[in-house]
Amino acid sequence: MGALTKIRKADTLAKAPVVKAPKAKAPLDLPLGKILSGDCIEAMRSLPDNSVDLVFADPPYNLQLGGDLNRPDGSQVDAVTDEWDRFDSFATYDKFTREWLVEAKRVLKPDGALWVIGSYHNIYRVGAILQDIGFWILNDIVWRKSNPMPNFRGTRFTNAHETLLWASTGEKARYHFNYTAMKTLNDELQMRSDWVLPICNGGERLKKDGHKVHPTQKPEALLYRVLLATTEKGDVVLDPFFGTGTTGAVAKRLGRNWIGCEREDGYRGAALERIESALPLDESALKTMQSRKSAPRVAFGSLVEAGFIAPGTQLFDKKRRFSATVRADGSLESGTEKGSIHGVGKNLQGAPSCNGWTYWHLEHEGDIKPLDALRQTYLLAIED
Amino acid sequence: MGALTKIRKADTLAKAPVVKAPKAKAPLDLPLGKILSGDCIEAMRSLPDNSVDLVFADPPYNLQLGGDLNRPDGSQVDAVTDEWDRFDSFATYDKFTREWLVEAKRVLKPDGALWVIGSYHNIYRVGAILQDIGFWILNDIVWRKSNPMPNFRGTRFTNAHETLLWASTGEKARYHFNYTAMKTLNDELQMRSDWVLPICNGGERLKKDGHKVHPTQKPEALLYRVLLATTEKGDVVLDPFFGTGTTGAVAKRLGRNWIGCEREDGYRGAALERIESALPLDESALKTMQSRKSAPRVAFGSLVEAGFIAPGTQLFDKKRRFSATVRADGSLESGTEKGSIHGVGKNLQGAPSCNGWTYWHLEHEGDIKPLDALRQTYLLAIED
DNA sequence: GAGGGAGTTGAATCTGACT
DNA sequence: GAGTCAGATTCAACTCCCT
Repeated sequence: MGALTKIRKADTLAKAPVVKAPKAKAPLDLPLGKILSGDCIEAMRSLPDNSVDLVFADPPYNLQLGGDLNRPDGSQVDAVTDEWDRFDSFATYDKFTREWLVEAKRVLKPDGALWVIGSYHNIYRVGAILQDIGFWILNDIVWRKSNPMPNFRGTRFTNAHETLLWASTGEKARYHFNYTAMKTLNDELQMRSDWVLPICNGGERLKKDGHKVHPTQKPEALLYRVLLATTEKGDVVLDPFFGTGTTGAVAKRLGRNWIGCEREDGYRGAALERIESALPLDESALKTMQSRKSAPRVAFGSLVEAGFIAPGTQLFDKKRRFSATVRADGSLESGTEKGSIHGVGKNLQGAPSCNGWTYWHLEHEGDIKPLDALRQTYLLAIED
Repeated sequence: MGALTKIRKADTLAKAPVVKAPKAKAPLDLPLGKILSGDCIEAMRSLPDNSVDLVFADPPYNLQLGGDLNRPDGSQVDAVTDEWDRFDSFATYDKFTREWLVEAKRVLKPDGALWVIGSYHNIYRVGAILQDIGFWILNDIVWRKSNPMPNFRGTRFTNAHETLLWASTGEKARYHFNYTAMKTLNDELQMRSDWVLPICNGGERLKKDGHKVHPTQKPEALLYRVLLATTEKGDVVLDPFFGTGTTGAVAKRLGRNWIGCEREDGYRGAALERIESALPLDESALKTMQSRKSAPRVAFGSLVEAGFIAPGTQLFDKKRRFSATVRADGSLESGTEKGSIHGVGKNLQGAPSCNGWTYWHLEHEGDIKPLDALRQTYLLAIED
């Protein structure tokens, strides 16, 4: 019920009288609701100056992948190897980036704004270049994926997020931010710069003959939040890398106008079909918009890291049959047993399982208390 | 029982002789445990090439704060507001960034690594420049603050995170990642690229006369994770923007060597005092879960040779789809397939690769167990 | 129909020791 | 330095099939 309330309220806000002076109407010759074909830089050159309210761009990431990657079970990862993601060098990628960003700045109204999404492969180049051009970064937003692909080789941290940049057309430029709508969407707390959203799969993912139509389709929830936060009803949104049209579909649902650019015929066709069937906002599957808020999972290691419990501390069970020493990485050591608080408790007892949080205790000023008490203290400390 | 096996093994491995060649000792003339005064670029120039294992840098963030920035000639950058000068300011910041990054790359050992922390004001410039210099980004890490400062004016999203870049010295360069320690620290799940940690306050925050000593003191938990993940005991960690010495304090606790650079006398004094009172962890608490990768290799043939498995023994996969016979030289035979435990498993399945230790099983007193269990027994037997 | 188990999949810069 | 090959490595969410 919370979700429904939230969305209704956001809807109301979108319709509320706008405080600022009414905007100039979009020129009649803008190709609203059209996907321009060909190279996006050329296509954007066909648009007049100062004509769009928002640019949302999901450019190629320049992944620079090496050989094949197999999962531990032997299956192969379906990598992004499309021709459109291949660039000779950083210099080539930078030139391309600068050109489309310059066009984006030209077509944007002075009070318009830019969004770009990327990963560590490209976002630092994009960010530096847009600053060079004169865009003014308002926030960087982290999309924390609730279900990212793991790091199958155990060589790095799981790459569990992507980054969005939100920028105005200049340091002194005005821009639009629907503060109240965002606060409402976030249970009456200010919307933060980190957004937890699932990746796009399930029924939302476009498929043809069992295969995904586009390798990098973005979730509608992401665009929903972007458009709700930084556009008004009737605004014109331009997406230079339209792909399968997530931007267009969400724009239609939210009553925004859209223009797309897309080179690939296949993507254009899929996008038009998809947007055709998108329903303007009311009852359409809004529940997918909300990220589930669940109790934050706490790793025992976090408590060690945060200094709530020192490496070297002795733990024991309630009856003091066993004891164990905390190590630097949050593992326990007890005789020859080493491992997590749960695993060591389990093995020492010869039990099928063990909840280390309630099994292990520590002595504190003469008192004996379970680890779980410490976890509660930690949760209170990190609470927002 | 699986867990037990694994833990026993890790224990064994931790005690086993290290396979790789021991690292070169740090040159005797390195100023370990010292804070170099003056400009960090000059200070770094006094250090020899290829001498440190890790650089952790928390450079000045704010481009507008001229006071924090000096031109290479020592003159101070004025605070600037208009557009033309802003470009000048970016250029100056870029030059400064490039200079300290070039020095960092020079002093790093080839298998060393760099960490930089920043916000959207500077991190895109830092990221692009370090890529230009040849550093290879391994991950970007988002420090998700559990208690950020709200956006008081309601004009943007709450700026609730900072970004860290982790980079090796080049695309092909080797680097160190304590995968297993990170996984242990995160309750047996891979550590992700988004880290939820509180900001530095409470007793940890250095104060003098009721005022914070340093405006941007980083939490020790952040450095704890960085150092545990990417350094070994005894490694040399250089922090060119030492501030109040969080890096030094955590390095000392974790048994790493440190070198700092810091211009401000006040910070240097506070840092030295703080590090003096930091307590190193004792030997046993410092130990962490060892990755299997550093295990001494065992040839399957050794097990046959030592009588742990008899030639003629039948092996089969878990689903009993395939079986194979052990031959006297430690090879397997299955129909026309002959070869190593890995090769035969691979070819029978038509898989790209196969770990024979976990793929092949044998029957033992009614139980079915993988070859890997036998390997553990063997490892225990040959110990000492 | 509900629930369980097996199988599949997602923007991935994904090995290293030895010959 | 290139080639060879042992062998280490995955999480959440969805789909499909079977009780």
